[in-house]
Amino acid sequence: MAAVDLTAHPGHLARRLQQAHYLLWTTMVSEEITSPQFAVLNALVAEPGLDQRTVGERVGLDRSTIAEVISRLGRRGLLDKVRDPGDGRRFLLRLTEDGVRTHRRLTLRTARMNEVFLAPLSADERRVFFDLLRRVSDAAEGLRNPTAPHAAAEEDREAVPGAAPAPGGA
Amino acid sequence: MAAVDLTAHPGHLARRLQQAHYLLWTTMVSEEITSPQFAVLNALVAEPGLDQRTVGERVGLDRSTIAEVISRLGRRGLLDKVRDPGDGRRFLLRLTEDGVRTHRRLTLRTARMNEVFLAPLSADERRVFFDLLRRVSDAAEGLRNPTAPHAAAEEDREAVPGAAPAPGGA
DNA sequence: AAGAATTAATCAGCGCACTGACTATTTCAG
DNA sequence: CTGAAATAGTCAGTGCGCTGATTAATTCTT
Repeated sequence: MAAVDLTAHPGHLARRLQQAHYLLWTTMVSEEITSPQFAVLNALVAEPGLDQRTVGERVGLDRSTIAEVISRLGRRGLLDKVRDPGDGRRFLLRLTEDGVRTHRRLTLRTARMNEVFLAPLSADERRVFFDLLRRVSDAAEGLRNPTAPHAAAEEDREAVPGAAPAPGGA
Repeated sequence: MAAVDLTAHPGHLARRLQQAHYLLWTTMVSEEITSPQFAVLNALVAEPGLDQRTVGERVGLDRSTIAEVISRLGRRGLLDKVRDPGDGRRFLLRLTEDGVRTHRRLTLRTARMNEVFLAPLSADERRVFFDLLRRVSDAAEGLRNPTAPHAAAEEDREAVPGAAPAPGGA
């Protein structure tokens, strides 16, 4: 008893949504280049010469993950890494010709995939879909740094008021 | 040029949503037990004695992933695996007392986390949110098996008509 | 200018997620 | 009943994603 209905859990739905997207991506876009890899290519098409950390910021990946993604793209010859002459800590990233070509090719396919992915929704619903997703993500994101503009941080051990020090169980 | 706006890509938004959820989960629910692990506990509270494959089906994880999750839960002593006497291929899974207790404890926290996660949405919007997420996921899921009820499978190399054999250009 | 703090990147470690190949058991066809 | 097909689970391999510790370079403080 006491089991919960997972289909009413946003986390579960988020995971399912991503699985669904992964499925479509691998069948309709590419089996080689992943969606996060494409995001990196895209960021570098928009702003060539970015450093690793900033790319991660643009596409929403932490320092460790972005390092791996970039090393994979480098190994495939899609981008070049050169030390920033002005700041020896940084690497400046730039797509190779092959990288640019790959990005262009996948852009078409990605658009087609998005169309299929969103096919069940009307134009209005798609707008709402984007809006709700963004609002929820942004709000949670805003809760991370206890730089507390208004709330979000207050306690230290239970993370939420009224928590009660654990019912003690069985 | 030719860069795309990622914030209009459902795949990107799906990933961000999951990251946002992960963040809230680890801070508000548990750093030990993950959301997929909780889903498994929940499935076994609802239906004790399920086999591994069926649990995976219930929570939406493939055979390999569910095997790892279950082995982790087993190592933590939250569930027991016993060979099915009636079918030597299967393992029957059952929560230990500790597993049941853990599930109960996390259920409370999960509910609080969901509340925070969905806080930016009104009651109406939450219903729409769930509905849209489910419809998109279900539709993509339905496209996986080329048991082709109407479309979804037709070509073999380009996966979508009108693809044109790559613009080629530099 | 020397020492402290900050910043960019790497590395080790854990966990989710998928595919393809393999093993063991069961079921089905003949 | 025997061989083929199906099924449950494991294993190896790849990739995303996060944290905490470490290294190297830069900047800030005094």
